Amino acid sequence: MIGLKDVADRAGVSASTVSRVLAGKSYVSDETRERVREAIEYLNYRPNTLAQSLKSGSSNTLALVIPSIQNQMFPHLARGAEDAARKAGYTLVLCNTYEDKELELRYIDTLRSHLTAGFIFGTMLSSSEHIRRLRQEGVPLVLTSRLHGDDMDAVVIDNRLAAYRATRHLLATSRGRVAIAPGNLSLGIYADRLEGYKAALLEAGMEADTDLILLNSDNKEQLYTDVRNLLEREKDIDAIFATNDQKAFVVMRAVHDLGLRIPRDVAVIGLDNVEMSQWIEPPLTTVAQPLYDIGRRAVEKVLDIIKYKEEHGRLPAPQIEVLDTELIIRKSTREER
Amino acid sequence: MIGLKDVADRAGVSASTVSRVLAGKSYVSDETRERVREAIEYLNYRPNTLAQSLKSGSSNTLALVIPSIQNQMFPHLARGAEDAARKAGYTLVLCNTYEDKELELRYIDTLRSHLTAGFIFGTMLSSSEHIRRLRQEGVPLVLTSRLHGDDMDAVVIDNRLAAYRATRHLLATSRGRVAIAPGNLSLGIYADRLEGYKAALLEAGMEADTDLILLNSDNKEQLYTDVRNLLEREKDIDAIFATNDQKAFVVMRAVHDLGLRIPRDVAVIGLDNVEMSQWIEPPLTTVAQPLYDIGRRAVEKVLDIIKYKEEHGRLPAPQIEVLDTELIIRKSTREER
DNA sequence: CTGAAAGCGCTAACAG
DNA sequence: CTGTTAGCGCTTTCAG
Repeated sequence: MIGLKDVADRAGVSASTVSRVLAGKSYVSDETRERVREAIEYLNYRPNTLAQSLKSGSSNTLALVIPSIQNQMFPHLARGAEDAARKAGYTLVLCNTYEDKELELRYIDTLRSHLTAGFIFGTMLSSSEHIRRLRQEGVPLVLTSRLHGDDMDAVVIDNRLAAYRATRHLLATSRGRVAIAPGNLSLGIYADRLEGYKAALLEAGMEADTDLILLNSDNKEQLYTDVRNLLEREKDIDAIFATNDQKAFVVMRAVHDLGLRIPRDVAVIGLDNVEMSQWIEPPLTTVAQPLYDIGRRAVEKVLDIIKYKEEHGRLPAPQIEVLDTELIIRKSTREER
Repeated sequence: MIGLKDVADRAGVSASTVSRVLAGKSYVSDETRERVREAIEYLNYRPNTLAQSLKSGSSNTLALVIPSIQNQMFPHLARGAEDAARKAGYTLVLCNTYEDKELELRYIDTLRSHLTAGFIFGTMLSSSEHIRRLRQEGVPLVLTSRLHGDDMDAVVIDNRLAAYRATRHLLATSRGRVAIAPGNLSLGIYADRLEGYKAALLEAGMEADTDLILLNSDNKEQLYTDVRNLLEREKDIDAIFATNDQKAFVVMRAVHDLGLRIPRDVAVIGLDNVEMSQWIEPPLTTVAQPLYDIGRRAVEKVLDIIKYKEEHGRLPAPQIEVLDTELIIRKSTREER
C-alpha cells in the first residue's frame, strides 16, 4: 500500500504538508501544493480512510440495517437513503438481519467498531433494548420501522391509520365480512395495523371476529393454506386485508386457486405499495408508504444528529417524524359505491 | 471509547497481555487471564476492529456489490453469500451501484481503504477495467454476473445455455413465432441470452427476426408499450421470452391489458426464477438459476482466495465455476406436445 | 508556510 | 509467562 510518506518523499516535503493539502484547510504555498498534487497523481495515491477514522474517531459510512432485501419494501427505502447519503458525501452499506437479534447485534458490533458514523434501522424487532443502549452510548441512529416509546429518533408512518384506511376502503366496497392477515403480532407495526383494522370495523358498527384474523401469516405457505381454509369455511367473506403487499400476493394466489375471482368474489388489499404491486394481475389496491422519502428523511436525520453531536458533544433530544400514507385504488378491490 | 489500556489498567497488567488473552494464541497464566476477562466484562470492552485492521492490514468484512436490491435476483444470492460468510466468521455488507460505474468505483474505493477482505461483484457492467486492475493490485474478488475473459475468478451460469433452454421450451409449445425482450445488450449476460435464443431458433430451422427483438427492454414502461405495439403489429406471435423474470412480469401485464390470455394466446417465459414467480397469476414458467448457491460459492471462493493469498503472498490462478440451470415449467407456457 | 513529534487503539517481536 | 518498544497511516499541535 502506498502512503502519505511516499507522496511526501516524492514531492520532497513532509507528511504533514501532504496531509495539509489533502485536508485543504491550512495554508500551503501554491507551489508546494502543486508539487504534492503531482506526486499524488503520479503515485495514484488514495488516503487510507481507516487510518483517518482511527485518528479522527469518525467516518463517512452509514449503515442501513434491514430485515431482508427479500422484503420488497426496502428497495425504495434504500434508494432514498442512498441518494441522501451520497449527496452528503457519505457511503451507505446495507445489512440483512432476517429479524434475528443475534445477527443484528453482530452487525452493530462490527460496524460500530469500524466507526460507522450512524445507523438507520429498518428492522422491526420488538426488543429494542440494545438499540436503546446504543443510543445511550451516544451513537447517532434513526428508526424507520419500529417504535418503542418516544425516546428515540424515528421516521415512520402511522400504521394504525394506514390500516384503518385500507379497511375502510374494503368496508365501503364489500357486502360480506372482511378478514385480515396481520402477520407476526410481536412486531409492533403489525399489531398497530391490526388495531387500525379493528378501529375501522368498530366505526362501521362491527366487531372484529377472531375467526377472521389469520395469525401465522408470516410463513407464506402457511398463509396460503390458511386463506384457503378460511374461505372454504366462511362463505360470507368477500374481502381480505393483507397487512403488507407481499402477503397480499400470497392471498391472491390462494383466492385464485380456489377458483374465485378478484375482486368480484373476494377483494384483496395490501399495504406498502411495493413496486410489483402494479405489475401483478390484477394490479393491487394498497395503501402506499412513502418509502423513498422515509429512507431519505432517515438519512438526513442521522446526518443532522451527527452534526449536532459534533457541535454539542451529545445527541439532540429525540424526535419522531410521521409521514403520510395514501390509498392507491387499483383493480383488486371493487369500485366504491 | 474504552480501550485496551483501560482494561490493562483495571487488571493491573500491560496492554500486550490483554491483547494476548484476546487473541488467545500465546500463553497467559490462568490467573492473569481470569483477571483480564473480568476487567473486559466489567468495562464491557469491545476491541476496536479499525485499529486491528490498521495494524494487521486485513479485516473480516466482505462486500457484495450488486446493481440494486430492486433486482429480485439478489435476495437469494445475498442470502447464500451471507450464510457462507457468517459461517466463516466474516461480516458481509451490501452495496447498490445501480449499474453506475462511478458509484461502483466509489464503493470500491471506500471499502478498500476500510480494508475489506474481499469483494463479490454481482454487477453486470460491461466495462471491467477497474475490476481487473483491482485484481492486479492483489485484492481478492469474485464475479457472479459478468465475465470478461477468463482472467478473473467467477461463479456463473451458462447464460447462453439457459436462454437456449427457455427458447426451446417455447418452440416446442408454440405454433407461431417467438419474440424476445433481451434487455440491455451492453451487459454481457443479456447478449449471451440473446445468443442462446438465436441458437435455439437456428436449430429449429428458423432465423432470428430483428422485428421480434425488443431492444430498450430495460425501461419497464418502455418495455410495456413495446410489447403492446409488437403484439398488435405482428399477429402471429404467440410466445415471448423475457430474459429475466422481472421483465416477464411486465410482459405479462402488457399481454393481459391487450385482452390476450396467457398462455393460450401468448406464452411467456422468464429466466432467473425469483421468488415472486411462483406467486403471480399465472405462475411463471422460467429457467432457474441456483441463486443461493451462486452466492454461497462466490463467498467460499473469495475466502479460499484470501487464504491462498495469506499463504503464498499472491492471488491464485483464476478459475471459473459454472453452475447449472433448470427449466421450471409452471402455467405461463403451454404444455409440451 | 512547513517540519518534527506525539498519538489514535492495537499487535508483535524482543527481552527478561 | 509478561512488560517494553516500535509502528500500522494519518492528523494535529507546536515550534521555527
